[in-house]
Amino acid sequence: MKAKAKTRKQRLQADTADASQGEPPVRPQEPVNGSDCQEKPRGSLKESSSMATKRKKHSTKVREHTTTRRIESNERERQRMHKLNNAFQALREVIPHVRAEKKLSKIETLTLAKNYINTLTATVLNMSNGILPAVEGGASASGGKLFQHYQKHNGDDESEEQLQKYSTQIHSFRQGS
DNA sequence: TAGGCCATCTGGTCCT
DNA sequence: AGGACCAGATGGCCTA
Repeated sequence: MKAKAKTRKQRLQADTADASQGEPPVRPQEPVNGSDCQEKPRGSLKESSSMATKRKKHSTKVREHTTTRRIESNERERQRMHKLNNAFQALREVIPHVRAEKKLSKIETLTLAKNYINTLTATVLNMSNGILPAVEGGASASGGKLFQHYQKHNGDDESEEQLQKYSTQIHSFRQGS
């Protein structure tokens, strides 16, 4: 990941360099959208030079604006993905799994989490015999609702199966690796 | 070397 | 108009 980080840094530097120099730029990643590469002199022969200059200035401004927006948008997207990754990391930390020294992939994290939740739900229901104490707010039926929901999605006899599934899964993940 | 996983960029779409 | 979200494309790193 070092090299990766370096690459990212380089890109960022390129970005900020672009931003800091008022100079528009020879951008590393060129065409933000196809539209700005064609600067066709579609004016008529009669167009005055002042009009042409105006048009040029205007299109340059538009291009700068588009580029700026792209860079900002990229930055926001990066931040968004970082947040997403933080959430994945937080999730990894609460899911028990074997070979904790090796990071779970995203797909593994999601799959394990899903089965872990199913297993916990099954366990809770087994322990309480389908009757849960009222949660705050006086929803005395909440345990029953949970039970019904679980039955609806997993069936009655599947709690054992869930547990089995989860435990085999946490062992199978990374087993060979 | 191929395949898996990941980070980033990008354009499109939807929402405010 | 601008931001959030999403999915596809691309390229780099790592491992079997």
